[in-house]
Amino acid sequence: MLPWIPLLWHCRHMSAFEQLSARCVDLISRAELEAKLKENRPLRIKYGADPSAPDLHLGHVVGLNKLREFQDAGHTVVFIIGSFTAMIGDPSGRSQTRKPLSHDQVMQNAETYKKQVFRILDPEKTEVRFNSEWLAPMDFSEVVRLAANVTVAQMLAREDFSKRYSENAPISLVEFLYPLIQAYDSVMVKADVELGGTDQLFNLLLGRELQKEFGQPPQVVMTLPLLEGLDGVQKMSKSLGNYIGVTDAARDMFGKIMSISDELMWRYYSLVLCLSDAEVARQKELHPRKAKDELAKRVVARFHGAAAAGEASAEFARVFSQSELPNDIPEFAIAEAELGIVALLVKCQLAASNGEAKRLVEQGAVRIEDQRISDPRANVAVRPGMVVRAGKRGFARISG
RNA sequence: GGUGGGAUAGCGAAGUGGACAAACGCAUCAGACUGUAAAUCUGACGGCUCACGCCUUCGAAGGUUCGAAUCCUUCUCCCACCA
Repeated sequence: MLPWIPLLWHCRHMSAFEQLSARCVDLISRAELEAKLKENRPLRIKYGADPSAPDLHLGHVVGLNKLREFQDAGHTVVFIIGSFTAMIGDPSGRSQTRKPLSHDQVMQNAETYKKQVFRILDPEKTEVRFNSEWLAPMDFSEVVRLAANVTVAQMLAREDFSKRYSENAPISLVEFLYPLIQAYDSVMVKADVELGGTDQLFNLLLGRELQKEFGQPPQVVMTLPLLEGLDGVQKMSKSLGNYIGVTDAARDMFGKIMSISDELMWRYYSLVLCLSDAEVARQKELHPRKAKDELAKRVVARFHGAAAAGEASAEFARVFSQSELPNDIPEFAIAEAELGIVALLVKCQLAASNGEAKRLVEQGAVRIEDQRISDPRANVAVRPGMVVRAGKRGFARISG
């Protein structure tokens, strides 16, 4: 594991409050947070994680960064793993990927999760809790009593619900229960602050309501922007496949960052690297290519170290700017001495079918030893060490 | 329990007897250009075949028809509304 690189570059002349509230979208309420900070005790900062998709991506990093800032200011992060909810599954129509997980799977995912989370959080100041700890033993009457705290009208206040309701789209009863469960978690861990994405605002607020019902001081709610994924439009998520995972190989991570739009890179500077607006403005003065290279290097450095970041940058420049060969190319043994180009592409796994291979050839994407092949009927003499390229990213070498 | 609606390629969504391997959009891939795997423009986008062409696909199974994504029957799943 790599040592944490503290986010010191922007906190020198700020008050604790200013620093901790930076970049957030909603803060409910400002006065409450200020008051809590003045109490001069470690606050309990709650953050909920869904263990059904254990791979952390840069979208999660936005929240984790903020949590780390709280830790650096002396506060405790209560990291809740939604083990109970994950074992039930999510019935909301769209995400069919969320199937109920077994206990073993959840525990396994949780371990993976923790390992990744501690690349950013300080383990010393983190309390990891599983919500099945208090949810599993509840009997049905307790559940009913819990549900009695909330009305349907309150639930329909959530935009997502009211929208679907008015459109006659399905809303599962269980979906009403999830915010309630999350809110109850806040009660159980006595959260002072809960952090989440802007899409969590309703759920986080419900935590306040429920805490009041249970005679606790309501948690401060803080929401952070949702980071857009590779497509630049939708929020980064695993199921949309537009994510950059924190465990992605340095080269992939670098490449993915280079592929985001110029527009989006400032968001990444701000949300992933926590640069202040002034610092982002300074980056904007650079040539966009340079600015993006620097962004990619800094992000990769954070997860793989500076050396790997430098290498990734150099490799990217070599392969895509100079269009030279990458360092390691997958090798394939070919028995035939001569082979049709289409068959060769398929054998080297550069094309999934003959049709695709033919298309690539016809579109001028295929080169052998820098010789473009544009006739799909061409035969190729197979020599060991020969490099076959398909497009900008497809490489294969014939093994000797 | 009743009524109505729906299931189409990776996703969204047209198509209501033939010209449907199936419009369009998104995603993807390629090319040009570049500053880069940005942006923009162009093209491709089920499988097999050099090709004429052939084969598989519109929830499932049967049927009608020269011909079915389209019509009929049964079934499975989903949704809404009224109780």
